[in-house]
Amino acid sequence: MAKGEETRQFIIEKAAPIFNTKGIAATSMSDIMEATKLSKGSMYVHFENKEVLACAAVDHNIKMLNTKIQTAISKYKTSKEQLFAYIDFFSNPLQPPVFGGCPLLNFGTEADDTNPIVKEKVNTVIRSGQVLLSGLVEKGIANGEFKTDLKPGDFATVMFAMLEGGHLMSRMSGNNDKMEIIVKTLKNLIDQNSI
Amino acid sequence: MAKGEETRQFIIEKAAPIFNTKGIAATSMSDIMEATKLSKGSMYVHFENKEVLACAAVDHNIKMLNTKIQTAISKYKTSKEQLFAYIDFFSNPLQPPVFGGCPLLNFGTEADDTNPIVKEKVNTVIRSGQVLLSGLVEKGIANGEFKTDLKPGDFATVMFAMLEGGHLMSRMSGNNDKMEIIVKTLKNLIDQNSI
DNA sequence: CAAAAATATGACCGATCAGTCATTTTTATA
DNA sequence: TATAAAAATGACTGATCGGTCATATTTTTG
Repeated sequence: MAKGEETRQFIIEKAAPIFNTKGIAATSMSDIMEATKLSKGSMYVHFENKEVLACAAVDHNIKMLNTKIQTAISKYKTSKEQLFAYIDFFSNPLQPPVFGGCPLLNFGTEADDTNPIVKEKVNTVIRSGQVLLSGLVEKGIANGEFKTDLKPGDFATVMFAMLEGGHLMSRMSGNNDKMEIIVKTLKNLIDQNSI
Repeated sequence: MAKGEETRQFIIEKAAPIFNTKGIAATSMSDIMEATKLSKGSMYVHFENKEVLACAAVDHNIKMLNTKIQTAISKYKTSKEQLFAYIDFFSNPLQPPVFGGCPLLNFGTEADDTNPIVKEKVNTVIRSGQVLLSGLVEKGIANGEFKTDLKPGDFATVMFAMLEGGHLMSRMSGNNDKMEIIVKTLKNLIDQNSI
């Protein structure tokens, strides 16, 4: 990797958790300068402006999340095990897989009325999450793991919504009680639809 | 109402939707000045600083939400009808009851790592929402409307999480498909637990 | 209705913001 | 290793930020 690209990646990695915790609007270039110990001019060698850097940071947070999910899921083979792994992956919002909490929730709510580009990024990732989950259910039905009346698309939506909602609830309360209820309920639901 | 208090309320009402859409950090006092057509000095007659105004705006958004929920629910008497009314109330995130979308989601995610006061406000409202919902389920069980094995606390948590998660999903996609699945699923769940 | 108190105004302040650029330093190349 | 290209620096700019305050206006009160 060329020196320039190395620095660029370095900046993104330092910036990503800051944007994810403070939000895009509340994060200043000075914050990133302090975190990277780089000068302002250097930042603008690698990023045209703050918006470009913020987008790169959003992408990085999302990529981190996706990579870790894939790793967690790929350890298992049956659909049920993989769904359980997915649930477990999100089961502790107070020690989230990505620093600062779920980037979909964080960037999604901030971008909603203000940043269509980031909003579309979040939307795309949600959709791909839906594809992943409904795919797992479909596979499980084809496998004979799940009952045929389990609707893949509906289940994927409900599961995703429950995990995001539970994430918010547990982050706000500062304890994991609500998320544990969500996890238990989701696993029960899967068990009840297993053969 | 004294003139001062009248102006204070006027400012809050104008500021609330702006804070709920742009976020606290991204909203400037100039934004509020423009919306109210008041001078900067006048703002600071009624609010010590931006933080105080932001908190008042958060409170106002939340109060609006609670009042409207109460109105929606109070039209019905049975627990099932009231739960359905609650669900319907949140069923269209694209035309949300409070301008800018759910203030719990908006302010909660922004405040999470940055503003403990607002975070605690959000947490309190979530808790009161849980009390309301689990109370409705308890009443329904006592009434004989619902089966006795429906757990009020668990159901309240799951229902709340699903609605918040569905809210996010529909806001991001720009259409109501996901929320409709959530609504359908929740109502089915209630029907299945009805006697 | 006159005096006092409350409210409204907008110019002004220092701090900080995103972004620029001439210059220096480092890296890549031939 | 000499030269060119890329990268890093930090002082600087203009705009905007939150917040102040002397002054003017409006409202309340006696």
